[in-house]
Amino acid sequence: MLSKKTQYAFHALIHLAENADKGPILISEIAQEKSISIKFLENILLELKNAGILGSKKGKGGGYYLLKTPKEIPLAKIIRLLDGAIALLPCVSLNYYERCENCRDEAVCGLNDVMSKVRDATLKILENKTLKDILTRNVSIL
Amino acid sequence: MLSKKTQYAFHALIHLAENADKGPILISEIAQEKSISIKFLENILLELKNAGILGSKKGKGGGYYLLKTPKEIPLAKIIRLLDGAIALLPCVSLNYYERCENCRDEAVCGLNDVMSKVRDATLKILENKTLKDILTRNVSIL
DNA sequence: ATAAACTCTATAAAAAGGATAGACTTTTTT
DNA sequence: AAAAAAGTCTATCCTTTTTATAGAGTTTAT
Repeated sequence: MLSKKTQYAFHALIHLAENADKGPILISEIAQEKSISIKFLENILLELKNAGILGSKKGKGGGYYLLKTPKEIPLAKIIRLLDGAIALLPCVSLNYYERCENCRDEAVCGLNDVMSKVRDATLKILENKTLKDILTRNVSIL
Repeated sequence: MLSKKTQYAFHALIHLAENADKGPILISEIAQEKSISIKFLENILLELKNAGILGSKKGKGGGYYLLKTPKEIPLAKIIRLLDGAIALLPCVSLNYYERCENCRDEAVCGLNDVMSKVRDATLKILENKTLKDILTRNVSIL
């Protein structure tokens, strides 16, 4: 299950993308629109900024805005940034790998094998679907 | 990421399956073999017993044993039992569904759509692979 | 009767998740 | 230059979940 942090990040990014034409967006606007604690959202947007996904402008008329087009932001990237590993086990994680104690040889571990398949199937979707893909259907009904 | 509980459950079940011919297996044996705290493992085995996956025998000569053949135990069942939902979002979970606030209509939510696809891809593997499948490769090298 | 072994309830320590406060910095406007 | 608006950043706190432990109770074989 994705953490609240990641879920909130998705909602915030969707709002930013759908209002990209309006210049910098206030944290408070996103917080209100999506029912997220404003201070908690601050932390999340800051992480997204430090990762180079968002930019911010201080002072009056400031706020947050996307630094990339929605199409350039894969969902997997957001999840990894805020939640860490996408894989179900540390020993099959590509980005947060940890060796498995009690496992003589991961190459012949059946659990490792199955979980690698799950990881591949998941990543095939999450690395190819982008912020743009989770906007499409929303936008079409507006 | 799967919890330690689920990870330990897999290891314990593997041990039980690979030693099924030896009658009831002691908790302490599994704990030692797999480097798991004996008391923590107790809880896990009890949950598996209450779910009808394991049986136990008290008293001298007692221990735990599988009530089903490894082939009859899908990995998804173990995960759901100890970890809960397999899906990444509550609003796409089949067994632990929760409605999404802030979502006017889940049927047209792009996030819901993508996460449903991830769930389907994951379940396709985890509901068809069983305890037997994570033994195969282990056993073949013994 | 006794020792071996699982059962069960309670509790506690540690980690993660979620939320808040407040001082600080930057920018715009006047 | 000063004031106000707005975001930045660090520290702290509370709650929940996860992980782990303790110990008394019950069952069974011998």
